[in-house]
Amino acid sequence: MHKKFDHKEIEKKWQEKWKADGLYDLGERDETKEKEYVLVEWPYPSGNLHIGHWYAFAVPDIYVRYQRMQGKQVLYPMGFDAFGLPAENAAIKRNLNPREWTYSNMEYMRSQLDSMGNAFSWDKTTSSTDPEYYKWTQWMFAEFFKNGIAYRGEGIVNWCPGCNTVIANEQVLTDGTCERCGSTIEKKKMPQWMLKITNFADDLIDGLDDLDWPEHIKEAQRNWIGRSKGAEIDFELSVGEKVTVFTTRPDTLFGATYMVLAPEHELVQKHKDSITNWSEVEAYIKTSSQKDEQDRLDTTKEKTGVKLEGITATNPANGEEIPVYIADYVLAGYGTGAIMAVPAHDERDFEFATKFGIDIRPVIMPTKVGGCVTKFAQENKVNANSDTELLTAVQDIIKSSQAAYTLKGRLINSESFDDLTIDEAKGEITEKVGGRMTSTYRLRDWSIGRQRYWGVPIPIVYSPEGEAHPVPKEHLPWTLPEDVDFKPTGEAPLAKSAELKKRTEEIFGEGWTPEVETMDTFVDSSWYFLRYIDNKNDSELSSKETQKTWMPINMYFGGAEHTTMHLLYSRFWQKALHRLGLAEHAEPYKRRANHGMILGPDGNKMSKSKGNVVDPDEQVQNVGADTVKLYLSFMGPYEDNSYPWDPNGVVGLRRFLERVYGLSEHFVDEETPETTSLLHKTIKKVSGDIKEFKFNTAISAMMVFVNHVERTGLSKQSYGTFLKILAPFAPHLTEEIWSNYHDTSIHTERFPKFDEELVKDKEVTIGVQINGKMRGEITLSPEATEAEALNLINLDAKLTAKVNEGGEIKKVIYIPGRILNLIIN
RNA sequence: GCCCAGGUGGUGGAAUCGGUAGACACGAGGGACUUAAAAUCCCUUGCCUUUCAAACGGCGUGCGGGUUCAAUUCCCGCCCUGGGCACCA
Repeated sequence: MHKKFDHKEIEKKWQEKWKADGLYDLGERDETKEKEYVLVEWPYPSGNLHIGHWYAFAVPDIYVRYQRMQGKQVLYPMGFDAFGLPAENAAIKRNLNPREWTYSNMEYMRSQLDSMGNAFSWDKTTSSTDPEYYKWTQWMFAEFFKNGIAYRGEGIVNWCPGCNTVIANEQVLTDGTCERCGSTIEKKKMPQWMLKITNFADDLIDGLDDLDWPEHIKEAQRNWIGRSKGAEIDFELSVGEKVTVFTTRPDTLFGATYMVLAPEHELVQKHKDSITNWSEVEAYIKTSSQKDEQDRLDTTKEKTGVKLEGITATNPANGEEIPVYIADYVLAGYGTGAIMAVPAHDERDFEFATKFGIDIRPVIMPTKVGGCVTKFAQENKVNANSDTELLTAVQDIIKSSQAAYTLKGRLINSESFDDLTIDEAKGEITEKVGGRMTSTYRLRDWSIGRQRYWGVPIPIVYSPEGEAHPVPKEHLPWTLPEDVDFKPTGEAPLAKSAELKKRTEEIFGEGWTPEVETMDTFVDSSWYFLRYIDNKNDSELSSKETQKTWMPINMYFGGAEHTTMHLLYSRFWQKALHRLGLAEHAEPYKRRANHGMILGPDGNKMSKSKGNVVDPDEQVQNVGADTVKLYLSFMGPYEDNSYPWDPNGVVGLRRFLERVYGLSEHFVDEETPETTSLLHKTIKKVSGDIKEFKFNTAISAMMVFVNHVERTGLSKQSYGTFLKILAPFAPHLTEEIWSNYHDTSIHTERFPKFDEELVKDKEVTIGVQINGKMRGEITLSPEATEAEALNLINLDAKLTAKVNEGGEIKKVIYIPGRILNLIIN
């Protein structure tokens, strides 16, 4: 029987009570309890809570409440990542100050967050825009600067020649033009503040080994860092200059028949007087600057390039003179921005050499039939009757330069190195030509300077001689000036602040000037978890003692879109702090789960233009916070997948809660043993599923229990136990029912334990197969013997008939408690 | 293009140390209650053939192969969808 309840009244009542009692505030450390730090990615205060926020914060709250009910002291903090571009855009549009817009958004969102009824530790909140927060962001930057982790370098940016300014990727349209003025965007090298994340590349790879993260996230990070081992080798140019190339295949050096520089390589501009076809070269450089990297690396697109007439290089292995090209498949930012090209053994070089008619010289040859030869033969559609024939056919293809051979073999055409394996040759050839074995990474240093207003000012001032100095600690926070017109003009907004200029001169002296760039907001979110734990500390960013207590984070929930950027940046930040002795731990997050997103009812990403946006406030008004939370948890497993919102689906969960509410009408003095057993099975299933974030099957198990007891009845005591396992999922309603029988909060109760004996099945029904096809079923003890099982077949007329039809039983496969398969004939 | 993930009824999903595919929920159909509707309760519901109905049988987890007594699950080759690709956060 359903029993209606007034969710508005119930939810309001308990939210107020919990707040008044400070039920979820963390308070002082309680040493008698184990600590648990559960973190969710802090939101950007866009002004309105999205259903995605509910998914991100209300569903992990189940896990949080479960941990509390295990008797742990749980920290579940919430704050705001409040700097960023949208505030500036909104401010320009509405003619407001970004600060007003941001702070009113935060206030409104706080009230919306309260409506979730989550167990947030609000006494530990912080915001990236709080001067007491960014004071420490600046202080760490200054420390990084002093220790060489932050430096002034060259970064590649989107330059809009129309607006005369740097623009964000987001503002570049798909056709490569500026969303504001329509000009074609160019890639441009500019001086930038950078962080030396590449110095930590090996640590970032190695650190993954000890983390309890899903393997696919680790794999994505490893690939993002992209370590390749190889060698740097110097080539002499005819203009009297050395070029260093990076190669993973120094063993193929004798086959290098040309070299390629990235169009942006500094030596191209430097020696333009020696290049006789300069106008052609210059035009090519311009075209490349308008392509994005994905285009340049697209292996399906035809390779382009231009020969540098008038310049040649010398192959250091054999002294041969080889041509030099520029081509945009070589990137300035990767390796050394220059490659030696070995068309016989590299797909891209092969394609390029074929197009430009450059020599292709094989230097690696397979000598016996194995995986490599077979694979190459398959790819090149070689058929042969014997191994010898196959090998000869493959060798002929390589000798006649019909395809690039990128696999294993032994060296040929390489003078004294002939006959070495490629692994032996790598070191020996590198040594002979004076090269160095090294690693290079796909990962690039992190460019953090932004020509924007609404961010953390980079705490650097320049002496009259132009030397950069960090702003000393006593002048932090180095506040964001207010007297700034932040409308885009092409100049960094802070450059227009008279106050900032005056402040700098007053403190440092005449002629001193301030840095006018602000920081990338990824910086703000790289350390917020350290501030939460010690959010009122005014002498340190986060004390070592507090870190010892609360770090590392036990569980970090967040979006899949953060896998390679935020998650890697913050790991880097932690490692940098650790190296400087400011962080206790080398890794911030012990365990991680990625969640997907909630799509519109039409299966598309929610967006205003598609009109498929689900408003959580409206849903909460209609069915209540508990129902919305339950529905979001019921849609599917929490990790990885995205789900469309089904407006009908939500009512099923509301019905479930009403049935739970009405269960008191089914009380019996003595419940059946089956009911008790089912309750214990449910406890087991729910606790196991919560730990693995399978909230959907946990809820389904509770539904099965409710369906059962509506028929059989249950004891008052079992009802209480059931309410406790439901409490993390539906905190308001369970508290309401609980309060009818108790004076204390259900949320201070311990999560029920199950009795192993009561969970065991005495009988199971298993399938019976004949020749692997399902033909019936038998019910027996999970410990029954094969003879007992076969006896049951004899007692079953239908199955016996089927068996006799086939003749003699040849083989019996019996897995107790699982399957019986009879093989006949 | 590259990296990561996913593809199961009308829908969301369940079942993976290989062992009865479709738990649970939505929707749909039928019935009860009602003057009526809503709400609630009961029954049916993967598809196909046959049938008054069922039984029996066949097919079925994106596509094509393979391994196995047995494959949604393992292996190989494809197709499609989603996320990320460094200045959105």
